[in-house]
Amino acid sequence: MSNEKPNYFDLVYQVVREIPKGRVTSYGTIAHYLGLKSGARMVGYAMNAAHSMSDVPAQRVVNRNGLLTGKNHFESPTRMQELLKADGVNVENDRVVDFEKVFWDPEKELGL
DNA sequence: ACCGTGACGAGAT
DNA sequence: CATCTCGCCACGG
Repeated sequence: MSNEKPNYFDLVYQVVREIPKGRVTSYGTIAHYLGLKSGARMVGYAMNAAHSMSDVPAQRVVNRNGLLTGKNHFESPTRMQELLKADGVNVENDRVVDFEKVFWDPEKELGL
């Protein structure tokens, strides 16, 4: 009975889908929001599977440095930057410009 | 069933 | 300040 395994992948997708346009967040932030203090790797791994998801803007998820570490996993290494640019987020040298300004914290923005 | 790897992060040295 | 190591959960071989 109650063999409910926490499907972190699905949880990650739901949070990422809530990221407003023009904002970005980090893997660790999402992980921490889900209760995974150090499960940031899981979030990135989930993003890899997100390729089949059209409602999961993985380009809005970067590492804690604001670096587009996952750009290499997109259709094209420049795809992530282009998508962010289309969202109104400027990227320079594989890094989000004004990262702190466009940073989106679920615990804070969602009013927890 | 065991080991290694992975779109990360924080702490320790 | 830079570099290294461990932790986290899931999946592939």
